[in-house]
Amino acid sequence: MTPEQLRDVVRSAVAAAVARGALAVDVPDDVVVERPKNPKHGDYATNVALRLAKAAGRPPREVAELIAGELRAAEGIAAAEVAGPGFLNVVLAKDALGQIAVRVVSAGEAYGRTDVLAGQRLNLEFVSANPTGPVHIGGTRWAAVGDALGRLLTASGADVTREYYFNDAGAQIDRFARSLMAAAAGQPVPEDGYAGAYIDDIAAQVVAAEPGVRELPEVEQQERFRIRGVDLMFAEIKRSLAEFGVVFDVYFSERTLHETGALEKAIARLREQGHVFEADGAVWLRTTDFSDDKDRVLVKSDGEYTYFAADCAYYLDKRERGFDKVVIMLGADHHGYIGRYKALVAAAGDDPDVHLEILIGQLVNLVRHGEPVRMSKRAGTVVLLEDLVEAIGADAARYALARASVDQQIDLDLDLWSRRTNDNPVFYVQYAHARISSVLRNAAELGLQLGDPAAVDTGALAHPREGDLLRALGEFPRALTSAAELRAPHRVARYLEELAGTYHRFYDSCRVLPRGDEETTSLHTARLWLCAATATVLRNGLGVLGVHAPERM
RNA sequence: GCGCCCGUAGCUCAGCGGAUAGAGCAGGUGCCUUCUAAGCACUUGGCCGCAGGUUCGAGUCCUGCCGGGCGCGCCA
Repeated sequence: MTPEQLRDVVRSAVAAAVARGALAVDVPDDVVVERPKNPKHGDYATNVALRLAKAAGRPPREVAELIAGELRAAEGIAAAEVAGPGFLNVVLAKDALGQIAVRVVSAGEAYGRTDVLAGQRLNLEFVSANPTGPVHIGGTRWAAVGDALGRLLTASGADVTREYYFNDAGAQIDRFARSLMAAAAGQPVPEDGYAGAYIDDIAAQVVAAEPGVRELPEVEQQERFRIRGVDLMFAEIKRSLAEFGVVFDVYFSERTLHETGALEKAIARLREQGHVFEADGAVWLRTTDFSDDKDRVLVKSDGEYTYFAADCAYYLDKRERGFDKVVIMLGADHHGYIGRYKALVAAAGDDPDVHLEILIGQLVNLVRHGEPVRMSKRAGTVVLLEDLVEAIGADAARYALARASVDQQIDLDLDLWSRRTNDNPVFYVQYAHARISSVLRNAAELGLQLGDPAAVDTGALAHPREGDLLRALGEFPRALTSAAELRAPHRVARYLEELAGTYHRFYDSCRVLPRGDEETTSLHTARLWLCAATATVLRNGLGVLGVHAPERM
């Protein structure tokens, strides 16, 4: 019996008490069944009586006792005790608990998937680094977290589109194009330009592709360098992201907003809503009407559109494409955007609390040999996605970035994460999977098979460590749904670390395979199911994080 | 000055209002003739930054303060 099934049993017990007139309350549909920290408190505990006591007008313990009576009569429940202020501690029948293993293996890849977010169309925007340079460490955090969140939301039933917005218009791109041009001509980096080996590299590629480009008049030449340069840079970005295991459904170009007249349309719409005004030769959006701390310029006095104007058009475009909710992941250095973004959503007539969600992630610092790695664009010591992957590998990089809460700054210790020892969490988890794979290989060699799921002697799994492992496996779907709802992929990593530890402890005290000439018993087979189930959950969980589950290490 | 994030064991950090606050590392002591010791067991270690408040119950929610990080352009 999984916790979800138990929750239904508890709800039925409350309903039964109500039906026979013992309790006068509405049957709640959000019954909480949790795994108590203290093993003496049974397999599962519920606070349902504490919640209902007030409505029932009776002491919590009395309510709990009523429900306990109903529970004891239910199938699969070995004991139900009232404890503390009115908790209900439930012990499952051994075979009912053991059925979790069978359920997990049968569900396979689908175990953990739910439909809690079914029907939601979400647009998930992350990374969105401009094609003026390679993806740096901050963008890499979002690549890892955003991709994991995308997988998580999908696993919870949401219809997710992963989107990468790139700025291929405006001053930054002009600087990029001028930098390429200067590099091709062997001139120094222009003021506010981009420097670095990649600039020389791309410049050379542009010249190779268009041998006559340097003879063109300056304006035309810059245009050629811009077009080809952006293409090359963006191809490079896509390639490194793909190697990192991150692929987007949509790569959205800002330039297209300019070219299709979407900006004018967006401003017209905002004007219709009465939030646009002119001042000092510029066109403004009155975002202060929606509690932004200052109004924002849409069209500068020189006639150029601001980046914010494109944001408005882009938001409206997403909504027109049918998304219920626009989720944007930004670095902490952009948290100042929240106010104006919410205001634009409100100004467009939408509800910022419903249609918009901005996730802010704190910055990443790297530590090597106990010293912070200083990063400076000017000094060329920016750490890139590729550098990180080269230093610690894609699996460790993704895991390290995804296992921390986004609210927490990360001091990523390169020495720790490149170590192949147990203080490196990703190895701890992966090792558990490799270890199980080895057991399963050995089982196959012995001719030991899982066999008929209906014939598994799940009642044989009576060892405390087996119970611990079964309960941990039963938690997986809830670990995923809560992580999805809280937009917190790091919870999946933490869950996996706990599961891995629980397995290692089980492995240490429960021999799985028969030794030597020992005969195969139903306990061996039941434990083999438990191993297969654990491997399934580790694979599914690591899959959510985009990290490999190796069969050998 | 205003806004956002953080403050939990020596270190790095978990902790969706629940019972005696956890993990890994670091320190100490043990466990491999048979399934991966990249593992396991035991052990040391806490004013959950401080002060109030909300309630059956606060590390968790609210207010104020202290300390650290980041941000407050007709830049992108």
